[in-house]
Amino acid sequence: MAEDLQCLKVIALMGGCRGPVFFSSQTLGASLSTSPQTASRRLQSLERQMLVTRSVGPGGQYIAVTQKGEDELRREYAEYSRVFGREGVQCLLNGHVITGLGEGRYYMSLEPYRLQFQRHLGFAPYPGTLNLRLNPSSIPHRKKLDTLEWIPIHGFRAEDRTFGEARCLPCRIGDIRCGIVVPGRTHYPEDIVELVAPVGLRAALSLKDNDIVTVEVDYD
Amino acid sequence: MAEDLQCLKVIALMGGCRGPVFFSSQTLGASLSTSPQTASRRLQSLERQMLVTRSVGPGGQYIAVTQKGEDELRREYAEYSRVFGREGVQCLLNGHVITGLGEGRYYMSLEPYRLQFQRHLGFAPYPGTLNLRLNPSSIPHRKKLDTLEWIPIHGFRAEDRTFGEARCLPCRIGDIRCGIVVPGRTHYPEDIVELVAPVGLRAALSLKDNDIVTVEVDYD
DNA sequence: ATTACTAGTAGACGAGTAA
DNA sequence: TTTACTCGTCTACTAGTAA
Repeated sequence: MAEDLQCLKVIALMGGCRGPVFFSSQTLGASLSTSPQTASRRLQSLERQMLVTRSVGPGGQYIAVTQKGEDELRREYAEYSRVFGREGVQCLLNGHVITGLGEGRYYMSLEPYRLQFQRHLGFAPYPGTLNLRLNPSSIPHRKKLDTLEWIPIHGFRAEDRTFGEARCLPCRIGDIRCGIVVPGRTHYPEDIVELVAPVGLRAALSLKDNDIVTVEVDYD
Repeated sequence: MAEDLQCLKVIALMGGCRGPVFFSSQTLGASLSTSPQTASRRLQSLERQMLVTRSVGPGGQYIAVTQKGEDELRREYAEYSRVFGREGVQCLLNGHVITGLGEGRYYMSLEPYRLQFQRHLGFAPYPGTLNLRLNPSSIPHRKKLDTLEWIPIHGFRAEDRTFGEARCLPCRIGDIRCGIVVPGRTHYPEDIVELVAPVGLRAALSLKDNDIVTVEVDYD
């Protein structure tokens, strides 16, 4: 419900995403321009939806936004970002080369995937991916990218197996055009980035494990 | 009203900020998970609030978000940005040195202003500002900065005159800590940036008019 | 197909009250 | 002071209908 989301946003503005914040229904009502009763009902509603956790004490209550609540807010933020934010995003992700599980090589060899990458990225993907572990300071930048418009890569069925969907974001390493690929809807480690490119990046850039790489995303 | 804002956002997502978009109440209702009747009433409500302009035709209507509507959405976007956006904003503004009106030098010599800059930026401002005209490609980045939390610089009265308020955003040129200063509430040219610093930037960096300067804003 | 009205209903609101 | 209940009102919804 829209009103609940507004309320959740106000709590987040008070710092509710970083830890419990203390306030009364009256205070919240003032921020929302409603009565304390309505503010109180909103908090109960948010708790029922598991968007916040509450601990009612004397003179007010401690409220913290849950992970589910934060996800909800980030979804909303991403929508606004699609309206305004796409101009002027500029990101440098720093990380070091790690050895992946070799799945990338397999998936990139499958025609249905190859064709989709070819069509949307403008190049045929090299059969293999480069895996990076991001520098911790790059993780916020990585999160920010989720608000951009990713290219959807659709799954398919073949030989009695289903191959999952994924999403892809165009980027660069120096002058080489690449794409960040994130598989499926499963939770993916936030510090890992998997890259497709028209060439074998390890060979082209003479990379070995632990070498530092900078990935550039410009979106303007 | 929260519901109206949600509706406005959906219209913006369809491209309503860039020009009129054509759709029916049913389509809109589907996006909002409401009946066509409610969607229709929402549109009437938005029109009454002058947040959109409408032109009803056969089989649907053309809707465009007005400037007032876009301002409303940007306000909301800025609030979400204050929750999430402050992590991982990284901006490089490129521009060339121009000669200002010399007002900066005067204002920076006034004690009430000087003290506020000193307190919030951590340095005493050099009496004088450096004016840059931004490269057009930097203007989107400049706009993005408006969603961050600026330091408010308060106005004051002295000698029968009022001195206006301003806002300031910490930044860097290389290793020199600076601040972007934007005066008052008046509309300021979007391609001009005025900088305060602890030193005279022209002298310190041997700058003359038309020299290229890169201003860095990191906010994490 | 639309938009926009009317009618009936369901749900949300604020006031009052108890703990 | 708080929170959270009940109660009466009123707004906002969906369904149906006309243009």
